[in-house]
Amino acid sequence: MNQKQPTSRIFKNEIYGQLARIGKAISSPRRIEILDLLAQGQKSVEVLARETGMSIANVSQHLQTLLDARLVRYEKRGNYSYYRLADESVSDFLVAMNLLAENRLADVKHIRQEFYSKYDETDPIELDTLIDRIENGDLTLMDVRPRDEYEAAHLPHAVSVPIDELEKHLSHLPKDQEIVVYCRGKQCVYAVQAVRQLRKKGYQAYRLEEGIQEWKYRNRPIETNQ
Amino acid sequence: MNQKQPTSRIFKNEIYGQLARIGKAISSPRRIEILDLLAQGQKSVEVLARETGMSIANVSQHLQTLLDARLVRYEKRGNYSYYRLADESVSDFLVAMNLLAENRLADVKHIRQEFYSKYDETDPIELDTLIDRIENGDLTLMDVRPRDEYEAAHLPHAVSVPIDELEKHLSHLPKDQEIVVYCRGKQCVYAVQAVRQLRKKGYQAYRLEEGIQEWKYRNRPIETNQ
DNA sequence: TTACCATTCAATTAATTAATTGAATAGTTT
DNA sequence: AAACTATTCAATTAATTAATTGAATGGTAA
Repeated sequence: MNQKQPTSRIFKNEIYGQLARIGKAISSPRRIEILDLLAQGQKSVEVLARETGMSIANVSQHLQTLLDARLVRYEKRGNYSYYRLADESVSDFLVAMNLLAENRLADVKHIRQEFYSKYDETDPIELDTLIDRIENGDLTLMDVRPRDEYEAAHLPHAVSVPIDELEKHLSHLPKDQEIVVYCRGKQCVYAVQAVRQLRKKGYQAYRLEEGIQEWKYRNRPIETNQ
Repeated sequence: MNQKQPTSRIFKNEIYGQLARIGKAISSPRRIEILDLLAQGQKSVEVLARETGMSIANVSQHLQTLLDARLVRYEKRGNYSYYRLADESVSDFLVAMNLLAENRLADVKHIRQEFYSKYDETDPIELDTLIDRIENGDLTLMDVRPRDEYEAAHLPHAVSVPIDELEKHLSHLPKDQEIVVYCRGKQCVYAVQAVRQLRKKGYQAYRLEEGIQEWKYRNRPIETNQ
């Protein structure tokens, strides 16, 4: 029956239709992973494909969806399209979603715990408790993300040792102080792998669970080389 | 080709699969509307169906999806199932999504502006600027939501005049002070309708855009009659 | 016990979405 | 000009999702 809907019903349908654009954009695991990667800095389609294991065409399709939802933007330089998060509010929203998922979905905690326990990991530590010691030179804060991500933004006082260069540094690090390692955040495995390698060489190393995204979310200062 | 995936890829796929449960839950305009209603207090399936214009079976289907994503919970009392938001973090997340949508989607602002302009509305006002005047008895803060929502939680110093009872009150209100009206928030039309009716009778009435959800999100105190 | 009520379940249909594959496009290099 | 490169587009296929309809379930009232 084609009954006329009241203005308020039409208004609500339109508004909720718009809000659902955000929901649809993040209903795909693939697009959430892409967004998480972009939270660390701009990336090309090719780089996103390699990092996620998806085909280039598939990544491009997903990026079009994210563009349509206004969560990302891009600039072309030559053959390359460099994508980035549309603005900081997108990153904040991703952190909020992570917090909700951790809070509500037992599976999230379980999957993380099971994965990290394979590395015989102690619990991660929190940056707040360390900031004084880092400033005093008491310990080393190590960023093991790709260097371009470090250059884009990093935690204060962090040194950059990309995971694929760690091997070369294993004999050159100061042995007399603890090393705290971080990477892209809770969905990234670089830090846990780096801690394992460092401990194998006798260093006192620990994993920091937070990355720059969580840090920005809490309005803490970030350093950049740009 | 059935190539073995590294442990880290499996881990990421599992974690992002979990995060996508949240995204999928809110990818439907219908489910977002249901969540927004539940942010105002517990409701039965029948009430949700009436408020949203959906069939009871359809509401129930959507609620099962939200249950599966752990965003809602319910208790049965006799024939009735009373649904509510799983906890406060769900409400916070909904507010964050709203903020993001407003920030990113020009259509959201546009749809709201177009709708409210039909009511010849002035811009809404903010509670922060009013709190002193309300406490001094200078103006009246009026909650026009259904009374059970008011009882569940309301802004400090608010009086309850459900929209469908406003007609009866139109001759009894103090004429010498301004009236500030609020309802469920930015997706609700009760406040704008109430302001229109009040102005027609000569009252100085204004619409408050925020509701209890935004207020709680900013960690401001809420009153309850429960 | 029977009738009524609110809700959930199941089957169906239509619409939407995700990944793949190959073509098309636009910029760069030779 | 031709070849190469990164990316986007379009068509296809399979899977998933949303709404409807009617049956089933469990609690209450008569």
